[in-house]
Amino acid sequence: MAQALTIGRVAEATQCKVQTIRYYEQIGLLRPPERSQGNHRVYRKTDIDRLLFIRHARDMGFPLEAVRDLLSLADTPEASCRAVDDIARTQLGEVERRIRRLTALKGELERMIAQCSGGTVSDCRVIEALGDHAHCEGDDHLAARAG
Amino acid sequence: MAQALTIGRVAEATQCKVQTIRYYEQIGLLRPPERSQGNHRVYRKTDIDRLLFIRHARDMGFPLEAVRDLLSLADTPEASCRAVDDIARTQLGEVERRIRRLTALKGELERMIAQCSGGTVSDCRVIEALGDHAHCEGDDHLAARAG
DNA sequence: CTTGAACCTACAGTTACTGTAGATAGTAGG
DNA sequence: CCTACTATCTACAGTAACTGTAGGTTCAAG
Repeated sequence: MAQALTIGRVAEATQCKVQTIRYYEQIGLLRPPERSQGNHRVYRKTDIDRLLFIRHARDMGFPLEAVRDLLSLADTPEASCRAVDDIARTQLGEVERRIRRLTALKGELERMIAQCSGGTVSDCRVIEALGDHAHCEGDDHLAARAG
Repeated sequence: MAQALTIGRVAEATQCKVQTIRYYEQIGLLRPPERSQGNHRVYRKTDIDRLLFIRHARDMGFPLEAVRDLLSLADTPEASCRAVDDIARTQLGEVERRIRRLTALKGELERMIAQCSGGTVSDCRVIEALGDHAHCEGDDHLAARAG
């Protein structure tokens, strides 16, 4: 890799959009890089490494605030690993919660589709199911509404 | 159920926030209800049924645009059920995609957590894994980045 | 009547990007 | 050098689906 890259080249190298890179700088996840005489951003390897860390954490589903915390911890090698562990466990719990929710939804959708008569809307089991409040109120999915 | 309800009572009855009800009216999913002399919204059973349909569809994960389409179809009983079926199948596909993505993430998080040494950040496998680009580039999860 | 709750509209915030407009900088080819 | 095109800049707004807040009006109970 070359010693210094413009933002577009960094975007290519990291598969992260130019606008997103600027966004991360704006919200403080990335430090402002050096600038050329023409005011173009000039990224060094450490900048790019940091961006890749961010992207990797985002890909793992960590919300930006958690990424911020992880970066802070990564910048503090003598800090306890416990905080990192906590963040990761919180995220794992969230992922498991989402999987459960989606799996239940999958089952419902499959049932609705299997019952679809292929005729007209007036006979439609999907529409009927969506409009069926007795069923709806008997389920716990309303009460368990997720974000 | 009483013949007519104010928005707050509808919100209670449907577990849908007042602001969200107003939002749905603003974006055209709900029709503007009658108004009292004091300009308060007055909801009838048909209004509430429509809101419950919307909530149910949202709970199933249908995006608002799809909910709009489903409502339109529900208002057209002689229309073909095929369109409804298509919407539901699209949503099912999306749910399956998300489950697959989350399940892969779960596995990764579990591996990272299992390797956490419980010492300091400098020995931390979570931080190391997030900063590990050789590993990162060898995986397909970067390429398969979801929204 | 008073007081507090419910309701109203208008506008902005949330999360994580993403796009657009108008202007400047950089580069390659003639 | 000139031209043309691409890349980059900042500022601001849009996206999806809500959600909150402010300031004002209406309603209901004591």
